[in-house]
Amino acid sequence: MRDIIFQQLTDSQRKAVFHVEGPLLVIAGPGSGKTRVITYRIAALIDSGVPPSNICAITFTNKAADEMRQRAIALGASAGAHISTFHSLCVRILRNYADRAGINPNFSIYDESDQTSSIKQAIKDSDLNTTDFPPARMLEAISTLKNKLVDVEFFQTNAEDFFSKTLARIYASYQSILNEHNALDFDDLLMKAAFLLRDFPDVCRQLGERFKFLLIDEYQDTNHAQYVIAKALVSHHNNICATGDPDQSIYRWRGADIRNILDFENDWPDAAVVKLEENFRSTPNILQWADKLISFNRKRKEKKLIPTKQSGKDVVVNVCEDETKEAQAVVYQIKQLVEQGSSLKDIAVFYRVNAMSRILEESFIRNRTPYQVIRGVEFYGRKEIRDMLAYLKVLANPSNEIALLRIINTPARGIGKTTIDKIKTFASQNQISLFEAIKKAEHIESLAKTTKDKLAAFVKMFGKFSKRIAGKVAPLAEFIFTESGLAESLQAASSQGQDEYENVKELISAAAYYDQETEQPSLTDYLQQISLFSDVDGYDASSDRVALMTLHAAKGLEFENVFIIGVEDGLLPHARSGAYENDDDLEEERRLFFVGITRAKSGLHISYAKYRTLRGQMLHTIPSQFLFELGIDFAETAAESQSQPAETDEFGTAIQHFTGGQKVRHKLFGLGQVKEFIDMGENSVVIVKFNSGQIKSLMVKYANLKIV
DNA sequence: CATAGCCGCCTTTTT
DNA sequence: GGCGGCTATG
Repeated sequence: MRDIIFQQLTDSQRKAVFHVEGPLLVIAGPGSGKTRVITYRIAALIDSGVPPSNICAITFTNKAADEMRQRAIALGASAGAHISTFHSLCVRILRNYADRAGINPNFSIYDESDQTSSIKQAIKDSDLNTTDFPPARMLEAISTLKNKLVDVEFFQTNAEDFFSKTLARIYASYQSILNEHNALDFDDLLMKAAFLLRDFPDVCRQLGERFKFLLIDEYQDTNHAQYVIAKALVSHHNNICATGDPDQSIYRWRGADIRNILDFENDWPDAAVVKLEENFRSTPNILQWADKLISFNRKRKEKKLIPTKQSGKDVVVNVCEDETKEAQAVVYQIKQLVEQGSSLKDIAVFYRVNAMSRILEESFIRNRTPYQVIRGVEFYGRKEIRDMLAYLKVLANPSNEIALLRIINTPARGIGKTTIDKIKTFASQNQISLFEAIKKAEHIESLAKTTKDKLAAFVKMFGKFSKRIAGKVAPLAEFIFTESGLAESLQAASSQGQDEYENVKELISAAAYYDQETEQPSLTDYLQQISLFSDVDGYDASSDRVALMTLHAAKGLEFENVFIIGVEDGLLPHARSGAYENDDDLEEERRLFFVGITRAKSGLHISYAKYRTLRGQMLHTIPSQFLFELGIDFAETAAESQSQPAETDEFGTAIQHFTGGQKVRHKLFGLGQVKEFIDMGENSVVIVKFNSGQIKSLMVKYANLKIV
């Protein structure tokens, strides 16, 4: 049976599946059946006698891991292979070897908002202010250091200039806060695991023996820490299989280092390399666009996109008046697709930034078109969910101060700021955790008797919780929800409170699902798992709704019809991406667009708005330079977009001519000098070097340049 | 101590 | 336009 499936593979796919021993690099273009190859490879390994438990496959998201697990099981490859993300794997390793890693196995995983409050505290503790040292920037800098495996000690001893020395102080203080809280951030998970493997050869050997075959998907998006972990894990056998596509590397900002995949053959000189260039997903029409776009990237390995599908529909480019009209146009076209027999679940809309989903949602709601937004932290980011989880977090790890502060007076139980300040002082005076201090509240002189009673009640409540800490999570959560008064406070609130109440109930059902699916459910494990969950992981592909997501979230997915909106200068490439300062970032933005385009199987709709509201201001936009690269004829597309009749004033007026050297002013970019004027009648383009240093190609009819 | 209301800040992408 | 933090008031 499985042989029959294997026979359906192409020659190169088969090569990748059956090359079992030693290092293997699979360079796979979009839609080349890469995931399929990895899954079959797992099956082939098991067929050749490898016990499933000796296989470790690493995916980019938890969702991808789930899918791969299911596919492997469907193939008859028995469950038992370890399939997860790098982060999940590290959590497991760190928990198993907690004593060696020098951490407490009940550690909390700090998310972005936990990190933000910790860094703010760290900046304060270092006698600095958050204006000169913006928390987000500091976190980013620390994250970069951790991804490069630079720990506090190393950075401190090597910091030379003023900024580095200051950053070193903040870094040190931030780490000690996390330490006191028994917490790790996302980057710590990788860094600590990498150090564990580096510093303890016996642990490294044990894990190498446990995982005799390592498969890593989306290798182009691994960072240095992940690279070091991978290298250590296979150091005793070199059975590594990496798959990826340099053209789809879109996480540079998160530390992803494209050199990892480009240098694979240097790292493992005896590596076999298989290229998968056939595309089974998209029509040639779409692939032509993708190919043309990506060919503008100079730092890349040439790779073909060989279509296997029949020619299909033309790619549609829509020019809209503003973002509202653009959203309407999307829904309108979706309705047409549905009339032609498409189903909503086969349609997706991509955009560059999450904020762009709102206007779309309004349009979908008005038109009664079902949709789902896939957003970074949607569900777990809600206040009531965070409150509920904070109770569980404190229970699992009483040192988790951020969670404790969140719930100590939620719902209101008369423990206010003054009280908390007094407890904090007491805690630091006695070198104990906040929770310990609360337990000893009776010894705090300055507290009133009534306040002490309230604190004692709080401690007693947690005493009740801890009796039920072992075993399944859902019953415990249910118990806490009612006993803490959280349920009551939500029900007592307005109708909005009802929604919130239902959300917590949903969380509890999700926990019940966890209890059911997990062999040995435990509170610690549950909390650590969901900390690594994002909304993409929750994406429900089976419900018949249009999927709305960022271009980043679209990675690894495919849809019959794809809409990419807001393809404008400043949005794609994004103004804050660095694309206007350096080519590397520009190329990454181009790859991001490439990823979006190559998600489409048969229908691709690209649009931009001539005007867009930014921070409350309606601004004139410029089409993305990527559209110019694709050679789009804007006059034609404008005429084709019937939903928005063309404005006469734009087409009626004569196109202004420019000559090199002229000084001009642009609404957005300010003053600049004309470098070149390309006369194409109505579609004339003027290339301007602005005083900011940016060089732009602008459509004369849209740019509204003033000669000064 | 709780709450409401206001001000000023930022606003790319995410495991 | 949205959110966190601060202040004034009950």
